[in-house]
Amino acid sequence: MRVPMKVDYGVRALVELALHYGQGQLQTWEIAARQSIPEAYLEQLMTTLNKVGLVRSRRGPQGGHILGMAPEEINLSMVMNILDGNFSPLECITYPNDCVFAESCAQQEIWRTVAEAIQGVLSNTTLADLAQRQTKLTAQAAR
Amino acid sequence: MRVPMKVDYGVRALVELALHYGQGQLQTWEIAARQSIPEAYLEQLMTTLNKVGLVRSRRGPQGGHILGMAPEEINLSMVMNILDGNFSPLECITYPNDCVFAESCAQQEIWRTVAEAIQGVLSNTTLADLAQRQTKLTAQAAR
DNA sequence: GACTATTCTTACCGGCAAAGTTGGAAATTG
DNA sequence: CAATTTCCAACTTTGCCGGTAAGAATAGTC
Repeated sequence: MRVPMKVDYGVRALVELALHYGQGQLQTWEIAARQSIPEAYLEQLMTTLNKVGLVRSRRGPQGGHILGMAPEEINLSMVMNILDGNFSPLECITYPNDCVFAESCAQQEIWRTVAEAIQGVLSNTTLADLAQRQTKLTAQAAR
Repeated sequence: MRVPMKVDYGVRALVELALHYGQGQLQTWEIAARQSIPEAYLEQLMTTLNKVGLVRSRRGPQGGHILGMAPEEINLSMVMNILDGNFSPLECITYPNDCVFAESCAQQEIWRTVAEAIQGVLSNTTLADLAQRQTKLTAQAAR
């Protein structure tokens, strides 16, 4: 049960933007370099993040990306939902009709609960949290 | 973030065994038929479940599988761990050394929390719970 | 002891989605 | 207009997951 790289990359990129919040644009290559994410790949992610409004992007020289809203307003559940799409752990949760046993399936509830648990954790964590923790950690590491 | 079929199959097979607990063996083909799981595939799962002790299997005529312990003692976290193997959502949780940023990575904690949340839900549900719920549901469906 | 039924073991396969690449089109700036 | 950067779409690659196949081991039965 893995978190797809997209999400990992996405979160890291967004944290990077959060750390830079209020200080202008960051360009894809910068983020990619700092987080060692394949640049071309990250580019795709950035545009989907832009399309949804989590990020605001500008092209051309001095272009780049900034957060679309305050770091406190963006939580990881959003990111997950956008970049991973199908959130639920099993087909039959999203499409109960596809399962013959749907009506009398004891497991359904559990997987649903699992999904909620995940979403719970993620929606409780904002980019602000992560950014703050990040600065602490790098400060520690520097010492 | 999907639950692999293995796990779904495994749980369903085990519930089937739980429903049959104390009434002798169940053979792979029976379980496969009732839950419409590809038989050959299920066979593999059963043997790994056997190897770990969740199931006790006997070959030869009148062979088959029974639960290795009481339904109350088997929870879904066990099943998940056995059949999914790598439980944690991201490489860097299982192998922190493989990640350059490990020491100053703000996200690690979250993915760990997510893993714990999942494990929490799963370890709170036993086969007994599921079996009981199952009988209720089928009774309802019959009406 | 031969026969049969069942699990065990191993090796293989196909498909599909995820990760990543490439090339070019659209903006934006100076 | 030239340079820079994002955007877009199509393509390639790779790994793994779900499933298949076939034979070996084991356990009962007559």
